[in-house]
Amino acid sequence: MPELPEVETIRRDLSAVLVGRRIEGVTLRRSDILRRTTPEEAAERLTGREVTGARRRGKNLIIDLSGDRVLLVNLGMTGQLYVRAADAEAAEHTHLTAVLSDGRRLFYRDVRRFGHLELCAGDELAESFTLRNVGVDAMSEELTPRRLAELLDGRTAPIKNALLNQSLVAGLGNIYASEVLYRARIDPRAGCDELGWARIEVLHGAMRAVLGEAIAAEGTTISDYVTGSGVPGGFQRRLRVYGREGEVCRAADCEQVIERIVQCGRCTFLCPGCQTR
DNA sequence: AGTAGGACCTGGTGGC
DNA sequence: TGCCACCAGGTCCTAC
Repeated sequence: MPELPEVETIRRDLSAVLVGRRIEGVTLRRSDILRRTTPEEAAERLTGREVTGARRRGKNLIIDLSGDRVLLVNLGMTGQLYVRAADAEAAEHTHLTAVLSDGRRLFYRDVRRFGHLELCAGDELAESFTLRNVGVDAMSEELTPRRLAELLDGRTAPIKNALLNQSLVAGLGNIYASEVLYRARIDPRAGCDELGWARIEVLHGAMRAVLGEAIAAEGTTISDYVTGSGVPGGFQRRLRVYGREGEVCRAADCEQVIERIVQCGRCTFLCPGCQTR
């Protein structure tokens, strides 16, 4: 489940090995992973280009290429993007392999195929399939507590659902939404319109803190996620509520048991003692 | 416009 | 042991 910290880790790893390298050749094994891009366009717009940068917006990777072209990557649930040595074989479910100018290989692999790739021109980013509905990045300086309050204003949906809505704040998925609300001591069922200004400020701070710590730990590996160098993250050891149903809350003065509820068809974990409406 | 729910996809798991 | 229903979840689409 690559959420913001996982994608940021992949971005940093890939930035170090990809920038300045040229893509010598591309093998596409499945074309249904492409959006608004034909297989011919994919090969033509990648081959011979130099990687000039790697950016991120929410859970999306933006790989800048020479000639004002951009490769957009959304990893969905099980997507992986990593660089291996020249002699590395493509693992099962590898949908695209790119040979780099230093001989190494970039692999795009996705077991469940919820992810996708898109190629577009640099000035088409805002209208691209991948980014057209993506809101302000959760770690961006633009996301002030005031901006967050404006985004939540007038909404009746539970705060957990709003945090998962990428068109509002981009970057949180099911794991970090639960973790952030626990840190902010807010019940995930609380309506956006029930939160006062003070709690929104706390929520904003919790979002920065949890995501920042998760980035420092190189993300959370539950099953499929690997960093850009192909190794697991470390934040799974630091999760406070996600996946801890039935276990005792880790807060010092709390003896409550973590609960699991279903919201919007997704499981949510919370501490009934620490989190309130 | 905001909200809710189904669909997509595959591997792992638990039950019988 | 084998089979199968079920679950996980990011995001798009459709319907209200």
